[in-house]
Order: sequence, then structure tokens, then C-alpha cells
Amino acid sequence: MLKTSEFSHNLLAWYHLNQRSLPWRKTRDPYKIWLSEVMLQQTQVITAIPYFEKFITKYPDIDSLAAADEEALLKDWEGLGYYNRIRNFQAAVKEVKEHYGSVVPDDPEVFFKLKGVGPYIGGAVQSIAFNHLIAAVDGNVLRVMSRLDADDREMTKPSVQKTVKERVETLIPLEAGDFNQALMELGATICTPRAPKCIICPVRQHCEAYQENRVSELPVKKKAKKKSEYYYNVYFILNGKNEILLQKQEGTLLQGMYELPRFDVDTSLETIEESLGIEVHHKGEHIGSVSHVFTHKKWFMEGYILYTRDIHPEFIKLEDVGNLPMSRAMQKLYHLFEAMGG
DNA sequence: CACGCGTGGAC
DNA sequence: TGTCCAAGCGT
Repeated sequence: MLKTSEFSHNLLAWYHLNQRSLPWRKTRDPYKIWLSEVMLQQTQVITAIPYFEKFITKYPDIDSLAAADEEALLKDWEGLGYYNRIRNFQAAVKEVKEHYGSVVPDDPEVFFKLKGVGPYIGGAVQSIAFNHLIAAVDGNVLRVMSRLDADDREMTKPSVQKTVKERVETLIPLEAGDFNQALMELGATICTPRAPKCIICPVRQHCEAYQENRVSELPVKKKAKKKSEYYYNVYFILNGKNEILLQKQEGTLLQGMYELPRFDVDTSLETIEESLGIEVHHKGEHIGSVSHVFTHKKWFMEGYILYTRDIHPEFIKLEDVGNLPMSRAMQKLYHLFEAMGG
């Protein structure tokens, strides 16, 4: 069914005709390609581009990124999500600076061991920057391959993804980077999740699902789990000196981002005072309510003002709050506070 | 392996 | 206050 050389030729011809390569990839600058792949993880191209421009201006090379302050990096990453990505990227970049003379390794064995480099990013950087014959299997490629081979296995399973990667690597011609980008581009523009444009697909004659009229059934996905819901009271604690109490988020969710003190709705005022080491002398008004959806949970937050006279190291000048990295969830509430003249 | 991890856009 | 998903990775 699938004639390998003909398939690859048709795909590459289509790709070169459309010339939709991301502009920085044409430079073959391994650092730029790597940074962009990190940003593009689970993130749409249109969303990542302004962040990429900012980072490449502010941190144009390995050494400048390695030397950056972590909190400054988080602030620049603010709004992009999956905040561990930038921490992992800096850790990897520091490793490259210290052990490889600030030169991105042109060696898959070495590169794949770096923090935050998995099968996709490793394959993408090594193929696009150095033309190593390695597949870059992302969500687009999984979808394309499931249809091309009428493969009805669960594409989310790591074991299946491994075999898909091996399958793609049997198809890669000499121009590995272009081929990987072409396959992703096909998935992003033609072989889309909904309403795929099979009629203009350059490889439809090689597509088993198309021939069997089964494109709409593929890829097979299991339905998403329901998100668990959390209800919080969030406090704007003011000390009468134009300062507000903020805390650095701990744990795994939003680690390192600043947040307003947040408590389960049934937490008593006494517990809150004790936990924060302050004494509330006056309860202020209700700021409003905000909800926020994460990948696997939902937050429902009510905002309230509290007043204290206490001095406390975690109070921040109101004018400085904007310089700290803060999640979208907290920004939503904070904007309500600002709109009230807070 | 299954799950946790952000956010915004398209329906 | 819905669903799906996006150039995935760490644990």
C-alpha cells in the first residue's frame, strides 16, 4: 500500500511548495530551534511566537540564558504555562555551558540526556539543526500516522508512540529535518483533528484510512477524565503601608509563581491568622469571584480584603507586584482588585 | 505506566 | 462552570 520513496517525495514536494517552515528554523541555529521547541510543547505556534521573540532578544545565546536570574525567566515566561519547562531548559543550558563549551551537542546520545529533552524535542533539534535521521513525533505526526496506516491503537500510550517513531524512521529520506517538519505541517494544516482536508492532501493515495473511508474514526482516543473542582477563599491582605501579602507558590502546580494567600473555603479566620503569622484587625469587602481551568483541575476563588497592622517580610509594595511572576489564575483576581482602585 | 502539569483558541 | 487540543516531559 505505502510506497516509501513515493510518499516521502510527494510530502516533501508539497512542503517545499508551501514553504511554511517556521522562520527561525531556517537559520539552523541549534539554540534557537531548541528554545522554540521547548516553547511549542503543548502550545500553539501563534501563542509561542511573541514569547520566542522576547526571549531571543533578551537571551540570544546559551551563555545569556544560563546566566539569567530564575525569577526573571519565570516572569518572562508568565502566561505561557507549564512553568517547569523554563527551569528545565535553563538547567540543560547550564549543562551545555559547563560541559560542552556552550555548544549545543551535535550528538543524539548526548543531547537526549539533557533535562527537558524527550523523544520529540530531541528528534526535532537533532534532525532540523544537524540533520540526524531521527523522527520528531508530536501530536500531529501521531494523528497523520494513525490515519496513514489505519492504525487504531491508543496513540497516547508510550509503547505505541515508540513503534510509531520507529515506523516514521523507516520513511525518512536524506533531508530528515525537512521531512519531520513536513509531516508536522501536514498534520497542522491538512490532516487536522476535525474536518481534515483529504481532498487536497498530497499523500491521500498512500493513506489507508482515506482509501477505506475511515479517516473520521482515527486516531482513537479515550475520553478525558472529569476535572476535579476546588473551592478557595483568596485574601488581599493590606497592612496600611501600601503593601500586600504575597507568597511564592510551592509544590508542583505553579511552582515559583507568586500568589495571594489561598485557603479552602471552610478555613477559619483564626487558622488563617495563625498560618500567616498576622493579626487581622478589620475584614474588608468582597472583591469578586473568579474561576480558572487547568489541565486537570478547576479552581473557584472568592476574593476578600483583610487589614492588618503587622509588619511581615512577605509584604510587597503594591507598585512592585507587577514585577513578580504571577499565574493567570491569580492575575484574574488581582485585576478585579485593581479595578476597584486597590 | 498513568498521571500531573497552564493557557488560550476553535467549536 | 463544555469539549477538544496544541510541534510533550518528568516522575
